[in-house]
Amino acid sequence: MSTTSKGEKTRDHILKTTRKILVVQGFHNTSISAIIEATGVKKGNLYYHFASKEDLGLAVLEDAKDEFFSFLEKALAGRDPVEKIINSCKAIFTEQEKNNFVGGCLFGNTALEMADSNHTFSQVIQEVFGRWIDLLATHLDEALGKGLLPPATQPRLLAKTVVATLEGGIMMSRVNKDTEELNDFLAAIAGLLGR
Amino acid sequence: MSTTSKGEKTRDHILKTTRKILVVQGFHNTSISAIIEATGVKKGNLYYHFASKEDLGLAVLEDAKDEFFSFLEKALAGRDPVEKIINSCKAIFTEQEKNNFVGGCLFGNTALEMADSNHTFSQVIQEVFGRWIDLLATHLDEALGKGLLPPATQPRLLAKTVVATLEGGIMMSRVNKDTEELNDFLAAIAGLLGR
DNA sequence: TAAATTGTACCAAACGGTCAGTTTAATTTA
DNA sequence: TAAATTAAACTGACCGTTTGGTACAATTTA
Repeated sequence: MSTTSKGEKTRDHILKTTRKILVVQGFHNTSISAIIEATGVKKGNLYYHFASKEDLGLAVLEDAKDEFFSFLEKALAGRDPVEKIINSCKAIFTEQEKNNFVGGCLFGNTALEMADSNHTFSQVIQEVFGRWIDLLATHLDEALGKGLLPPATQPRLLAKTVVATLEGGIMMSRVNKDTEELNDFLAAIAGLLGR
Repeated sequence: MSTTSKGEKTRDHILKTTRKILVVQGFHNTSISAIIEATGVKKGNLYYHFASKEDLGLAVLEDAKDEFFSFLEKALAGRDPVEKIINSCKAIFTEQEKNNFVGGCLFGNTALEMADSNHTFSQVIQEVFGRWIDLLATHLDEALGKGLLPPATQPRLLAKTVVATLEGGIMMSRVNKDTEELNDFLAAIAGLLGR
């Protein structure tokens, strides 16, 4: 007994299917006709739900953003704040492995594709990374209070470095399609956090 | 008194100008007509020098690759191998700053745009990162021999982590357009190398 | 003058997007 | 509750523009 209307279901189907294509091919390398083929939704209907290709792309990002942060909050589990962060990074890497290193991170991909050519897209990306870093920073703050980190630690800067190392790791593992090196990137992140 | 013929000059002019556009806009978001406009070279001439858009894109990558490794070798200067690596990373970050964080790293950008959709492009990217990592690994090997690193260090894995952190740092700084955080990423890399 | 180089006109295919109209589902009315 | 009405969801033919690419005559260079 779902309260989602037929239109809402279609819209969500378009979002999820388009996301799968976008993460692999990128925005500019994905045509409307490719989306139509993959979704089975006809062109007129697609433009009934989304005003433009850009509008669809942004909606995909927003949808993925919501999903990512609920994933992240679940993944931030462990005995102490530092362990929580390490586990969340591990969960993200596991996800990469599950996808056989195809696609990588939608936000990282979009960041490099759009950063200097589309302000609307890069605003969403900036928001994602900002919120992600904030979330990690609060946990680092807590860790700092518990004496788990050197007193001079600057939580937000450290959080930024963790995210950067993680995104770089996803990039490298995607290029090399190599499972083993993910452990090294994880170890590097653990090292940043003094573990 | 240069030995480069007029054609060679034109070809190089196309390569350099196209690179400037590609690093900012990406391959699929850059049209032939945009390249023609920016270079001033007419279409017929462009296709005299390059067989296709893909061929031009690959040639730009190859050209940038050569330039990057000669830049890298010069930047790998310092009193010991570890310092050399840190200085090379610093030089790369300085380059980013000089460009006001516009464009970022052509290889990283192309990696994320093409990794799973164009095998020819991703082969070149794989080669660039592979050679880069090899180069750092030989310096780490030397450092290991001189007792500058923990004996258990695995040079190639550490080299990979350094490159990953660097690329992630470029991504983050490009998203945030923030000069200050580059120092933190550099500090993180120094930390990986025990400094 | 032979080879190298350039400029112009042109092409089919693919692009994102529109729109008049049809079908389906939910409400209202009698 | 059956018919009438309205609103939402969907369809596919069509549009103008841009795309990457070609053909080839004209010009420049060695």
